[in-house]
Amino acid sequence: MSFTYAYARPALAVDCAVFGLDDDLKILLIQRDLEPFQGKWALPGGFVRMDETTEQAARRELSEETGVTKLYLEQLCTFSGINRDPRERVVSVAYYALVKLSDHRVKAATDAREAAWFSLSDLPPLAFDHDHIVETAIERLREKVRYQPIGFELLPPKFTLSMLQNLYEVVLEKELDKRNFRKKVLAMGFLEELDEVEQDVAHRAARLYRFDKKRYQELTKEGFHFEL
Amino acid sequence: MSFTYAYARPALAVDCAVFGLDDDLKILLIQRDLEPFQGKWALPGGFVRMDETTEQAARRELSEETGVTKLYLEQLCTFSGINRDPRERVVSVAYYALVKLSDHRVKAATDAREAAWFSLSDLPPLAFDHDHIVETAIERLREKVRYQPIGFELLPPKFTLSMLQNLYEVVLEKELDKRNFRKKVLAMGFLEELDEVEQDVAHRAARLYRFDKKRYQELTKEGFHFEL
DNA sequence: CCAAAAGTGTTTCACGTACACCCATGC
DNA sequence: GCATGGGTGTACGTGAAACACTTTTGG
Repeated sequence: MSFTYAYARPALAVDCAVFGLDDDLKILLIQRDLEPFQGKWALPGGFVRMDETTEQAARRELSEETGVTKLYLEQLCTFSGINRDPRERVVSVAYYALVKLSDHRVKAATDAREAAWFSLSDLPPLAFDHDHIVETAIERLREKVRYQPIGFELLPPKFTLSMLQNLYEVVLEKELDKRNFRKKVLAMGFLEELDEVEQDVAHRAARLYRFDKKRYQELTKEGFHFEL
Repeated sequence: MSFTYAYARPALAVDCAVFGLDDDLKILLIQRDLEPFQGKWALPGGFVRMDETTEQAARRELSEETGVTKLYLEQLCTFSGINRDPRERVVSVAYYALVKLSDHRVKAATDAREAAWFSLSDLPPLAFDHDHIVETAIERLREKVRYQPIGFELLPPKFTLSMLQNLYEVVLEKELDKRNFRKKVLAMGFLEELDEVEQDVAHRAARLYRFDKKRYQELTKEGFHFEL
């Protein structure tokens, strides 16, 4: 079966920059099993089908290639460089995603295709223009994390304030003052203090908190503006 | 001539939301001369050719359809709804653009195709999902104008502080205090005070200023962060 | 001389920032 | 008892916000 059109069309693909947090910031890559760039690491992605939106395609490819399903997904940018794919013209809609690494540590490693988490500070050379996509995704993450509470998508549902602070320090590449940080995020009023502390630590256990999304949305309606 | 592929491909288009300022915020629309939506107003745009990037396509279509050439152009979002075009599947990369209306007032009106500026508060119903694209573009403009000095793209090269203030009031839909506004923008240090005043006004003429882009870039390198 | 917009300073309050010590726990 | 991170308060300075009158110009 084949498809014929009156004018030439680029192929349409999606690529996903999936971030996870685990001491430092990590990104999910797959090893290509086909030419071009066979054996090289690349962003998970693939071609868009005729019965799905690009976002649906991104979710499907992520699920197929890496087993990652529950995630925060947002469109990043469309890359349309004429020779970005050596085979033929491929335009790619890039997405960036945030996942709770705790949910996905195992899956990614046991999938048929080789998928693995890489520290951003230690990336292998990537296929296609994926270095460029990753760079754009990091920039976007850094901007967005400052004025939208998306950082919580990288943490487990219950977290300590130190984990939260560490997240911002890693993403923003900047040390923060502990007292001021706690004062500020608690004053925002959408962190629910739980009656639990972390387990199995070799020092005083820290209190756990939860991000109260409903409360955040209420506050936003009342004119509150998140910023860190 | 025709083109055949092993898998079906959506057509790839671009659409542009071009903003101009003139008392209130305006957007540039063209009247469609072909089906579907013949006679309806729509965003300027068209199909992407195989030898051009989506940005190049956007600039080409704008030039062809509206005569607008010098502009600030940035990718907005890609719209991939399955039935957004009734003929067949078309994925569209949307751009938003800012122009100095003074440069383009005439051109748009005299072009062969009907092109015209519409107040955002008084838009006709638009073809395709263009209402949705316009909404997204406005949201983006409102966010971006607050932390990037892109507002100057809407003003003539020489402008008064009142014009600048009016711009922000219109875009942010919020009144600003004159003294505080002036104090703040002048303190930023990238407005060059000219030895000129505006002409032909029926009251005291205001001093003209210019946006010193080089100075802005220097300040940015030194860690300065624009915000209004 | 009147209408219309330009231009100009001060006070107040909130928030960001800097900073150091004691506490609880596991080993 | 010691090492490790958890948890807490205050003082200071900067910057945002509120606010009203005089000046200039053209008609």
